[in-house]
Amino acid sequence: MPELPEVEVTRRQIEPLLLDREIAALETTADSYFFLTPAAELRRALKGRSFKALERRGKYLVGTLDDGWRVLFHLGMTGQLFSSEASSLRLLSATARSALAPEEQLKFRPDQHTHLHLRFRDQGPDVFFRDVRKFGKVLLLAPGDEPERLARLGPDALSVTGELLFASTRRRKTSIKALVLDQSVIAGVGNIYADEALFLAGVRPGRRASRVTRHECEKISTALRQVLERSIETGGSSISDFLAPDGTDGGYQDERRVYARAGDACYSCGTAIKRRVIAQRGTHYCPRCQK
DNA sequence: ATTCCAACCTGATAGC
DNA sequence: TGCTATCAGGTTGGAA
Repeated sequence: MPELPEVEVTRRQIEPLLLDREIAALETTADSYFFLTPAAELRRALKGRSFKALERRGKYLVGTLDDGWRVLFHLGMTGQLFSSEASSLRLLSATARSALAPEEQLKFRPDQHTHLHLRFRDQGPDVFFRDVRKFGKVLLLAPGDEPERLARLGPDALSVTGELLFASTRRRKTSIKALVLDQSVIAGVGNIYADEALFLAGVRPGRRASRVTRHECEKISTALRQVLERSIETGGSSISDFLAPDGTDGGYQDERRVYARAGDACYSCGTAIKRRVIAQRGTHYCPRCQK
């Protein structure tokens, strides 16, 4: 599930594949929940253009075209942005893969879940956006257009300070976990890294935000930076669907301390990790280490 | 203003 | 074996 590190890893790998390459054609699936801009409009807008920048805003990617229009991407839950050079064997499930002829297993062929397929004038590697569940999004932006969904994002999780977090916890009745997941408070944190950071900070995810101290907010913001930066270094977490654009797995799932470890022993104290639903999300914590 | 919850979508898996 | 129910979670939008 792509959160800030997975989106950043994607950005770093896809950016060089997009910049200054003239788009010969964009192929798409039919209009659906995925397309915030009608597919035909998107095809027209991209043809003949090239990208001049690809930036990350929280979990969003924003590509700027050479004519000043921009394209907003969100990977949702199962979105994958990758190159035709990817070792794409692993893009498909084992069952889907076994249905393919051996030569088809080696090279990725766009399937019904491949909503965007970019071809370039230079005939180099293609770029695909595949998303099984269509929680991902693509949106075309006219020059100067700042959509609500970007405008309401809080500061990026990599630059958040304890001070800022503390300020936004005041008088909030909700849980600290819900607050950390709120993209208008901090942009980029999702379920995995929220649990991991709260573990490192020693704070129970269900604690009422208004009862978290200034010092604990410092620890949470430090922990957030630590887990996010470390995850980017290791290529992100490949717990369910994430695959880097080059087709490789991330490495951070091997460094998880609590996420999806319910019943297993805490690495610090040996107590069994608990799982319960907090902020409408499966939440994992150590009942002994986190107060 | 804040919080909660259903809806969006599909594949994997647990249970019968 | 095969079918059905349940779960996963990012974001939005509407209800409480």
